Amino acid sequence: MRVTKALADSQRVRIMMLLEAGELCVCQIVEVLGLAPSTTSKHLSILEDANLIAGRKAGRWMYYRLTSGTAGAWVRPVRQWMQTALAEDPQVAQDLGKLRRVTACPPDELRKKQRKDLPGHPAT
Amino acid sequence: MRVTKALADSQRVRIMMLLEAGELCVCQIVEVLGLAPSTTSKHLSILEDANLIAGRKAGRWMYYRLTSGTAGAWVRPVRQWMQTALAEDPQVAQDLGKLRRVTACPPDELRKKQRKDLPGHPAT
DNA sequence: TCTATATTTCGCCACATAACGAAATGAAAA
DNA sequence: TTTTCATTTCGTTATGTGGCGAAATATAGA
Repeated sequence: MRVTKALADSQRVRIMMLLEAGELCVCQIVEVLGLAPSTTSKHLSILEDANLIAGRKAGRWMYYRLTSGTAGAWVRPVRQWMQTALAEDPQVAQDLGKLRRVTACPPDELRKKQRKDLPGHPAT
Repeated sequence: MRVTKALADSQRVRIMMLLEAGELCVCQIVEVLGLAPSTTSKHLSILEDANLIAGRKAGRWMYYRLTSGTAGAWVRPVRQWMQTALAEDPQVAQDLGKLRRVTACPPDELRKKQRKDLPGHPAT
């Protein structure tokens, strides 16, 4: 039930498909989804509670990946089924395209760009 | 997505597990779940829209079953995964027990009992 | 045809959940 | 130690969803 509930949201399905490409930092996922960091973090915690993904802290950055090994064994059929079901999904294809551009530079450079794009508080 | 959404509700999961035992009429499912007929019908339509189950009308009764053959082929891994995940679920076990008692008599007798149990409008 | 009845549709209410921004957290850098 | 900053937690709001009862639908029987 936790697993199906976790996968019953399109944003979380998008995250799962992104992570098929490999480990990603939160800021990279934020960039691709176009959601607020707080919202994205919540989604990640729900996927983690369902044991679909696992997090690893590295300095200031948090990296998430699909669960592997014995812990991820029973998730295998679910992933395989998602792959076939969403192979042609246009949203997924678009996300993967954006992901390539995002992963072209390391997380810290990505964050620089993100801060630049936002107006912030330039004239309080 | 429709499939995961359909399976993201515990009552619908219960229905799926019940139907593993074979085709069932709506009133039988109502009896086991203990939900209002209208609510149960809604759940069934959601499962049907997700192609997880299929309906067959027989006289006044509507029978539902798990999708089979080519239509149900891609649901196979999902069902198999549910079976292993919920093998020990106490709610599922209890439902199957109740189901045995419910299927002991045909639908029309079951409905008679159901009508008897409800107070109805005895003194309007 | 008219009645009884199994199921579905509709309208409503209560609760769950996704979204955001603001504030809190915690780890690196100064 | 103080500052910076990636991430998470919290509070709020808008929307989605499950539940019921009443009314509508459709079919069997009188």
